[in-house]
Amino acid sequence: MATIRDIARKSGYSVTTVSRVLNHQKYVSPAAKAAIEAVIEQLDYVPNSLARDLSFGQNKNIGVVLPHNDHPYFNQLLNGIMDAAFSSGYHIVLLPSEYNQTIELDYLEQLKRKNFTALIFASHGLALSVLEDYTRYGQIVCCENPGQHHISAVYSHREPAYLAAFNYLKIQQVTQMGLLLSRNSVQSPTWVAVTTAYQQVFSCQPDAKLMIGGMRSFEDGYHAAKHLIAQQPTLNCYFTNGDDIAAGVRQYHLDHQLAPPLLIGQEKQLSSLLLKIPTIDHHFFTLGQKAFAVALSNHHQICRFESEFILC
Amino acid sequence: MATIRDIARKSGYSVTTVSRVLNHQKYVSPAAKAAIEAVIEQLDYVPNSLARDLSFGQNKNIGVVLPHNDHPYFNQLLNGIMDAAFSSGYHIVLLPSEYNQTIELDYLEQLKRKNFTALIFASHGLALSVLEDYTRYGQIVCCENPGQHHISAVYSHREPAYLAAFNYLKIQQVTQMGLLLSRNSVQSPTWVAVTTAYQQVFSCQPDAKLMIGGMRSFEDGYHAAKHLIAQQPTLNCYFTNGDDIAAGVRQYHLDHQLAPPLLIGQEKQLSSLLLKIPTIDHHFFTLGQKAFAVALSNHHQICRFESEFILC
DNA sequence: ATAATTTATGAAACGCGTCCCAGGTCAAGA
DNA sequence: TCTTGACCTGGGACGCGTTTCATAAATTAT
Repeated sequence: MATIRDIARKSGYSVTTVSRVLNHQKYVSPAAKAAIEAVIEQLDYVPNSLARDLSFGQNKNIGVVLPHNDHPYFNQLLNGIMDAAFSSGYHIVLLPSEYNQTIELDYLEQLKRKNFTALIFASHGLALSVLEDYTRYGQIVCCENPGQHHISAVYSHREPAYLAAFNYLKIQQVTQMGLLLSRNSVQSPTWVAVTTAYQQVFSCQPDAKLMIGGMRSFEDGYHAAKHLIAQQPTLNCYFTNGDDIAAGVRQYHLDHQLAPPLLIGQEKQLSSLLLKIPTIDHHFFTLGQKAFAVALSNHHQICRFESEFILC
Repeated sequence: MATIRDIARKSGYSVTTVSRVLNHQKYVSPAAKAAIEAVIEQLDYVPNSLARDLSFGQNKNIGVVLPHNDHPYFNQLLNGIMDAAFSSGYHIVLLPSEYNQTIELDYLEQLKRKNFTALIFASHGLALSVLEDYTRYGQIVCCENPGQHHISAVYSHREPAYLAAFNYLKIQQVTQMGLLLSRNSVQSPTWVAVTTAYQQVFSCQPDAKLMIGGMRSFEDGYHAAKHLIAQQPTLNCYFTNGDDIAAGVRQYHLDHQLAPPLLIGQEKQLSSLLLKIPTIDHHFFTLGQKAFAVALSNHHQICRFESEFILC
């Protein structure tokens, strides 16, 4: 494997001049350029990225920390990020965390080791204050409201859409509903936003017995409906954290000759289109695009998008 | 940012000894180890990955070349790869290509530049002979039958499942069907496998007028049905390259009061479950896991999986 | 007691580009 | 004629771990 010094020796020019040719810099005579390029061609030389990265002090990798990849939220976000990264010269590195704090912390340590130029945090197992600590080692973009923390952020403003959805249900005379959310933690931003909106519309706390976390898939929705119906046979309305979850609920009702339930989905997936389930679009693709742009910029910025309630 | 030399100076030991401590090597006295670790702690030192990679001659990144990420094929494959890569110490780098040969070639060049340790090719815009040329720069795993080419491969054997699906349709007295495939090229492996199986079952070539390529989504299926029905109003059977595409076809029939069509989907997605569409499972998750394992091993190997026709 | 190992430790080279700075040429402006 | 400045080229330090090789002390084997 030829090195830049081989090219220099064989062409009769110095390493510096070869480097100038490689980087298309000024101050190289046409003769030198031609001679050097000929040798490069002849020796089939390409510069070593590892050496270049060390010299430059950083590589061109942007890490994306996300719990997993089988949820439309992450998928759409990732597609947006990839779209923005395409032909930027930067690479997207997938960093699954399963919400495991130790693993997420390890990714932050890798930022410190210069394994990445920047990190996009779509997961949030860690406290924001921890992320904040690591911003000195590289740009960190989180995908939720950073509050008082000095972290760049790109996130969707969910509350108005949640209010619109609950108001829609209120008009339908709904008195009780299942809440099928994805995160398990009561402190998670989603959980807080949902219960706050619920309280605002219905003037009371949602029934804790009808709230279930950890929902992700069609199957999860199906089982959740089964579980809830067992203890509340008249239940006929569900607010869910994803269209597929809602589809699962509907399927359970269908399979057991129950009246079609009133559903609210999220993510604007195919299933909401197929089954005419009202949904909430959080514009994750656009969010991902923006997240990448912020990751590359090296100043602090916060960008909020508005979620949208869609009554198809 | 402290370097290993800072640690050496401050601890009174040599760079070599510090390196030994960092890499948990033998031949370090307990005293030296303790002293050095104390200084490392004190200066908040972590080794620089870029320097380490240069010294080692390679990094720990595995590139995954795929056309895009919004198709279940790639999604499931990617999830399998990520699953296998998890806690392996290696990182998965997403390399979208849009089937663009120039871009794919660029990724191969990056392998040469040591930007990746290995590449998994889930896209196939390039000829296999080109991939073969680059295997000398690192392991390359392709996700299709490599034929005579000396390239490691992990792929699904689709023919038997296709035969089963066509036989199923034949028993249903089907005489004409739309073929909605995803690749545009007539030479693509999928296209060849489908037409071969068709011919074997029906003893004739599929009607070229009823074949459409470039199918990917629900919307694509919907529009394809519209297009085909316009020129063949009695058409009532479709073999598709994805459950969502089949779902789109079904929706078109529903919307226009046409008899429910006979459908074959692929990928075992949610829509096939919801709409009871017979599907073909190519076990992409397992495939992805294996692809990663092969990417890490540095000897040539070929691994074939059997696709499965599922009549739900 | 002597030879053969094993253990400890460090100087310096290596991997391979990038870049600062110094030195020299040549033409346009004062 | 003298300055000034753009143009061209190269030596060598730098970024930062890893690793080879040499040296010396401490054990173990013979």
